[in-house]
Amino acid sequence: MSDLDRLLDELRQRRPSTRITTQRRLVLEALMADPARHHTCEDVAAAVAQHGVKLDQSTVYRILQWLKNAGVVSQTDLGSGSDVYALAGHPPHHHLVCLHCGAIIDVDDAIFAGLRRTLQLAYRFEPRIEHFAIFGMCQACQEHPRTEDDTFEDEMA
Amino acid sequence: MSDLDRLLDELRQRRPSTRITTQRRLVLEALMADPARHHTCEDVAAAVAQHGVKLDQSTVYRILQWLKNAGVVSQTDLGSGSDVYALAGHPPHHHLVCLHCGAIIDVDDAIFAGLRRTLQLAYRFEPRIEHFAIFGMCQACQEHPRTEDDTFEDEMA
DNA sequence: GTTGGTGCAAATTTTTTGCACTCAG
DNA sequence: CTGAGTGCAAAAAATTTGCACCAAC
Repeated sequence: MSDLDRLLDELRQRRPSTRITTQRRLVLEALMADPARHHTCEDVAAAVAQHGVKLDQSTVYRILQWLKNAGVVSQTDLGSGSDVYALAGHPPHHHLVCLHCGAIIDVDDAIFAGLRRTLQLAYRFEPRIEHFAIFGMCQACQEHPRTEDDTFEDEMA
Repeated sequence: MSDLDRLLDELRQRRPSTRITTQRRLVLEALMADPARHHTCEDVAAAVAQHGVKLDQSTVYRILQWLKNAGVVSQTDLGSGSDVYALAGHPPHHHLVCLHCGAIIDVDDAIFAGLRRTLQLAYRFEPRIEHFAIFGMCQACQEHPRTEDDTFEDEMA
């Protein structure tokens, strides 16, 4: 039994009324085909289309939402306009996004260990830090300063 | 000289071509009238309107963007649909947002001290953690579990 | 055969943009 | 005066929704 089928099985068991449709299987397949990538809704639709099946965008959104609620994928705003979805990895990974040049730097989940513990102990809050984006300024841009209001986002316009 | 004028003066000095318009003054006034609140763009427009002046939404957006780039206000997505803006406090404050009940819990900036240091030392990245939202599950919702996909956002629909 | 899921098209919502005009410096 | 900033209206972009139909169980 494949990873895909195992996962689908588990999702069924959690909620017996859940139906495993071709569409859901295809979306999961597309995500698992490139587990490390950030997929936009459009990406997923395109990947599935390459298999000869066209899914409606709304269907993709609905499936991604379902997977997110089930904890299978994470949804993150990296400042690119559309949210990105990624298979919830173990351990999770996160990103630093430079507000000036737009660089995206990968960071290890370990940096959140302390924060997670603090929130659990001091606030009894169970954070869902599965795929975070922290905005700021990267080393290169700190060394080549530009004006404060000359930001990455401004340039994209 | 008022706080408002002092701030406007500083903004002028940083970039001499900056013009201090009535609109900019009014927006800042509205923000400073309630420094602890989260203001949506709409809120700001409404507050200004109470002073008898009607600003276009696009103007408000442009001014808030300007203030954000200048580091005067922070922009945060608390999951409510529209972004909220707040005067950048010293020290900043942050929020825990419960994915189930929507509760918003205030947290002290101290919880980010370790993370900030790690990013600066290990990644030479200067994070802009001025007004963060961390999503997860609050204590009450942990104790009264509901199904996984029965989330706050679903209910808002 | 139920009813959960999908496709389609239209709506919604928030934010952005082009352009002529105005006013701060 | 001169260009930064504004108002207006229209566009843009991403996501959501209503509803008729389809297919998983």
